[in-house]
Amino acid sequence: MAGEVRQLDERKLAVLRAIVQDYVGTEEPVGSKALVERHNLGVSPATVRNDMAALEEEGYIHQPHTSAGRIPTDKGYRLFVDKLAEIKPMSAPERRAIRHFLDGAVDLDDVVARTVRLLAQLTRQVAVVQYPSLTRSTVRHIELVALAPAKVMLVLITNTGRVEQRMVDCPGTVGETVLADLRTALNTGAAGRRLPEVPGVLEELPAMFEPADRPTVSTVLATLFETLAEQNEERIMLAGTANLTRFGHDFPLTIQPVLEALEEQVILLRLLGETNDAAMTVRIGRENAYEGLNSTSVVSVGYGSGDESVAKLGVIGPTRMDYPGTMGAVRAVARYVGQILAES
Amino acid sequence: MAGEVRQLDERKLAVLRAIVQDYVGTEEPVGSKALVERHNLGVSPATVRNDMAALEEEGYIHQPHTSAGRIPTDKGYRLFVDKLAEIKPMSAPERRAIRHFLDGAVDLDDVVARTVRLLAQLTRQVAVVQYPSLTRSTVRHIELVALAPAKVMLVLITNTGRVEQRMVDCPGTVGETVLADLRTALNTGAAGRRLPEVPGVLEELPAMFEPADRPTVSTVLATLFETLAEQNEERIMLAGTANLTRFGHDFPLTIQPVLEALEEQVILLRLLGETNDAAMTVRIGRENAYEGLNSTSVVSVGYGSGDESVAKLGVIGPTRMDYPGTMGAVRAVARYVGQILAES
DNA sequence: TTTTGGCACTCGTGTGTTCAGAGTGCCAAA
DNA sequence: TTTGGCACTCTGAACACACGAGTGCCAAAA
Repeated sequence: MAGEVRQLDERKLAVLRAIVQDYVGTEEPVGSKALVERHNLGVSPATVRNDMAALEEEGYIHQPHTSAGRIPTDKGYRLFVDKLAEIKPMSAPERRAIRHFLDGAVDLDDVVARTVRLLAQLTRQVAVVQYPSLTRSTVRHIELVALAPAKVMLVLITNTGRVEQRMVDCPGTVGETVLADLRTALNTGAAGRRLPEVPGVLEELPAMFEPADRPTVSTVLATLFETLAEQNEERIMLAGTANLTRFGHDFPLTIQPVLEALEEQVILLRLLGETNDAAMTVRIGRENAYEGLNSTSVVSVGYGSGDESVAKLGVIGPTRMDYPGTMGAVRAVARYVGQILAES
Repeated sequence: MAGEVRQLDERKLAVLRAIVQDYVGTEEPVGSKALVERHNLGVSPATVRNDMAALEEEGYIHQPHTSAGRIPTDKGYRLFVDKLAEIKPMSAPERRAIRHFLDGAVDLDDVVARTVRLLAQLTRQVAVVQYPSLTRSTVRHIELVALAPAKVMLVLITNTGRVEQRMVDCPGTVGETVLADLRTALNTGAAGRRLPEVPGVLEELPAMFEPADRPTVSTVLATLFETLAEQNEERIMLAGTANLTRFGHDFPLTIQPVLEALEEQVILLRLLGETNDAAMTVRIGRENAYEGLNSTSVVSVGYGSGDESVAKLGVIGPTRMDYPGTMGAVRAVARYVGQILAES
């Protein structure tokens, strides 16, 4: 079907573009007369009305009620984003401000915290930043510390400097020699490996210990594997929820499911998970799988040091948002965070 | 002045109590007639009206407009909380549910995460939990791990299960024996001590090593002390923001500053900081220093393993909240978290 | 075939009015 | 000190109504 846009000539597209722009600005249904006044379309309101009728026929816009102006539908925004708008580049001062703000960060936590705040401020919407993924990082060291006769603390250190610790309750008293052997074995086997590879490598480990010690070894291993797996279950940082108050008139109804979604890291992760690594992804309204976000749009993109993306970030706002500006901000921030990560 | 309550006899207090209870339930100004119907006060509406006039005179209640019912003022709630209400104990099933929910936690992060969610659910309000503070906890173990010839990772484990790690760049290559000696010395000296005491105890440590090793020892010590001192690492976890949507009619106006406050960890920390360690603290409306929270109340209390409090937790909700219930939930949760921490 | 002006029509919004009901304050009697 | 009665106040819901923005359609112009 080459016909997606078959009935829409250049001018109808211009009308749709104008409608989107006006509606995003005013938050009110836009009529034919206002449209020709604010944009110099060079035609009369009547002509615009005809075009609008066609656009409505095709499902790009709709009327809240007879005798009201038009509002873009999700499909209309989609066409706008895909064909009618260009990502708006940040101005030089803006770029400088971004750079300056992010440069002050002292560690990874700080980078993420600053990024998410910055993004929320720039877009005046809710910002979401995923911590850099650790699937690609490697094991630097595994440490075991006896805290009590049958209690061991497991510490996992990755090459990115991240440390994860877990308490392990062992089935019986753990001897110091066993612990030392196990520590050595773990490090010999796992050090330098990527996290997901480790379970495969250490699978046979219990068999190499005395039968009496095997339960302990297995327990520790199980906890280690769990910890490794949890690295995939990434963390997320959030900012700008107060911007939700600018959402609209039918306020509590819209905002509640959104707030609920924002509290569920799982939902946010799934949301970002749908992001196409390379390109910027825009999910508009009902395109979002989670129905609480059916009247919001999500603009997200991967970021990372070098050319491979290690995590994702994005913005959540009303479908009625300034797409070019938001996309510009998201892209710029992602780019700079990537640079910062590459430098450190 | 013994006269705070001088003009208020027993019945007037009962009327105030009834007003608070009804208003919290219905969210609507409560009138004299409804009051005698719902509570068996044994007097006529006219009498209640007289009492109400007195209560209003004293500033405990007020009328939104003539010919409307009464609403408690902050001062009214204060009196209610201080003199008229008892903390409502959790029911046995509730206690069991709390216990069960918290028992599933696997590590400190999980304990905090579960606690905050639980509290939000129980009170149907916004819950805030501060991570166990480093200042009051004690050292359980200090671990040193050689990562590279001149690079050591320092891991500090506290009795509350919190783990802090730092990279240490040493002035020269660090021998394994020195590291082992240092590890032993550190643990011997510091284990079981409160964090702020540790620097005093270990001050003389470098002198006990070979002159050649002293720079290394000093560097490690410096990093350790830094870590100990960094108590501004006070983190906070939040849940239940979606409950804000049940706030009231004049919605966006009230909710926005609250959302803003919730995003500022500094504000939240200050808020919890005002909590009286031992007893439960209730800040009502304008009693809150931060003016964005002027129409909310904060119920908070310290929690910890044993009898000393290591951190604080609480709930933020509208001044028109169920104080006895909320206080009961907060107290119960704090108690159980304390137990969990003591056990682990 | 497309554009345009004209025109009748629709419908939401804002304004003004009315009305019932809840609640009060005050007063005189119990 | 309490109570019943009464006049008064004020909100909020219901209703009517006019305004105006906006539409769809049609016939004429380009």
